[in-house]
Amino acid sequence: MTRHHDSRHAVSNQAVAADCARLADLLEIAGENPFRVRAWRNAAETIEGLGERLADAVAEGADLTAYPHIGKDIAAALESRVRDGVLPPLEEIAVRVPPELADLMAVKGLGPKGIKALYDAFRIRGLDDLAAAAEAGRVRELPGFGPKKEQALLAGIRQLRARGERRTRLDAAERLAEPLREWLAGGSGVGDVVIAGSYRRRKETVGDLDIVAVSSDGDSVMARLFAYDAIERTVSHGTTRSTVVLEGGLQVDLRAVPAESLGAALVYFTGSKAHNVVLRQRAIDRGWKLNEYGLFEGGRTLAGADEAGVYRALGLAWIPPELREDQGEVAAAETDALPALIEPGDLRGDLHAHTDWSDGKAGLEAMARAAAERGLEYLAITDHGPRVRVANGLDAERLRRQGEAIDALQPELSDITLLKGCEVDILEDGRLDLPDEVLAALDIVVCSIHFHLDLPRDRQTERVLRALDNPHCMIWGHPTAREIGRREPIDIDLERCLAAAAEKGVAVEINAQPKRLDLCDRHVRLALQKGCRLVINTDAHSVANLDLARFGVDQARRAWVTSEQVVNTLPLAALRRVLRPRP
DNA sequence: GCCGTTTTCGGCCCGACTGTTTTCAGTCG
Repeated sequence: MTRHHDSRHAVSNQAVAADCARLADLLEIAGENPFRVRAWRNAAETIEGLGERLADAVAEGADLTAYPHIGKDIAAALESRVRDGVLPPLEEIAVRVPPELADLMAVKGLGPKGIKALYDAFRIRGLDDLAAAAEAGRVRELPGFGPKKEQALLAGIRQLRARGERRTRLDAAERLAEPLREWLAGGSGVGDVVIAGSYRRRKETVGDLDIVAVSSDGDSVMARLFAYDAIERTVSHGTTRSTVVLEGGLQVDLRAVPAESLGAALVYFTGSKAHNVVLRQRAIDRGWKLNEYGLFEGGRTLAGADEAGVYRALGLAWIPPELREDQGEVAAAETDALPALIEPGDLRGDLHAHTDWSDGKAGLEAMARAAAERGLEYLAITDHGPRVRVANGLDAERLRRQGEAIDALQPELSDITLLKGCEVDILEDGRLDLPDEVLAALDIVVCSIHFHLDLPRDRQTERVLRALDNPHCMIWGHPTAREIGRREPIDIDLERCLAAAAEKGVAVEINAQPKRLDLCDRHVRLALQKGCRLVINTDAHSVANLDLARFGVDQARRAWVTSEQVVNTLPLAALRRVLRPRP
């Protein structure tokens, strides 16, 4: 036995995945077997995508080889990494290859071969070394390099220093992508224009935009792209493919395809990479070839024009883009066992919304009418409780008066029912910031954490378990309190808390605010495994925010959620039976 | 180093673009 397992100091999945990815980079720079390199990269992706914590799995003695792309060797290394903090193969390669060389892989235009050449010739180990050598004009002297490459590397370094590896939030990507899509579609001779890639899979952030445009004449589509006014610079340009960077730094890859290849191109460029590998393997198994132009048997085209046709030819039902992550969707498509994913129109109500009684922008009536206009049957008014003082949270007396205001307003609203609610704060010790008898008068009680986000795991877990145990707690709001790109999720035993929520019948929120998307897709899937009911809420702080529900639905779809698993798809009467105080 | 309806060995995705070449390697997606 090694040292006592202390969950508070357990290593994060991200940290382990980063080590695996670094090892893969170093192996590649060292010129090792490329398939061994890929094995470690696959392992890194597996770990990054796990719903549960690898450290917990190891502590429980789980068999890591049950995970995809984790075999005997990698499993042993991972156990060592979790228990002793050391990934043995990484230690071994570090003797031969300076570990910091892996950082150079992030420079656009520089790969393992280039890194090795630069190190062998000039002992270049990091960004600073590389920048100095390039500025001194020494890089161009190396075989395989030249003046243009040298300038490209300097540009790559500048870009890396300016932006890092930052990804763009889905809502921000939409605001950039939709105008561009319309511009391209307005070009002469341009047919369908589809934004593929992780954007189409509705990932919470995108690294770049992959756009597929139908045209018999690639050059005219590309000309249309280069005439767009928000382009910062051109990275590459060809007849079938061009790459530009938009103002603000988002990269766009545009592919022109003939109509007969649109389906295959969409499959190919929507990805994910892992999904494509499975499809391609399936084609190979049948003696066929799948690429972005179609599905081929020798010279004969089996499919290509439409996406469903490509899947059909491979013996599969069409797979919604949100599921294309190699998480079992191909097997499900083979047996027609894909879930009927929830759709935005399935939502009948919203159970988390703020008004100008606390920190919302709009009044009760404006919110109610806006929700009705959007076709909702019910809207829960859940302003903050008193603990969130900066948001002008409501104490018991103001909450009572708000209830009277709702009662007075309701008769004037024919199309929608307002529910009296509150977003109460889960205090540091797990109590709520309003007493039980106040909560007992409400239709909907959302319990959320807003403060003390950095409690150690054990205390954070106990805190939430206690809140979930309150008989008035109906919804666990933005459970991990993360904000994308800004704030990490709280450290908590999520599995245990989700199991408790399932047992108590507390609905777990998918907060649709694009900055939150909390729970995230992986955790939603974990919640389903634990048997939780879900609720998709906008947490609206304005009328316009009521339109954000679809972002929550996107993440639910990515987690294989059907409408039956989401309580706010229920008619109001049924909802009331499901969400109510417990005895 | 992983994987298995060609299963314990022999595979492992592949096409476009760039810059360097003078027929192609490296990188990217």
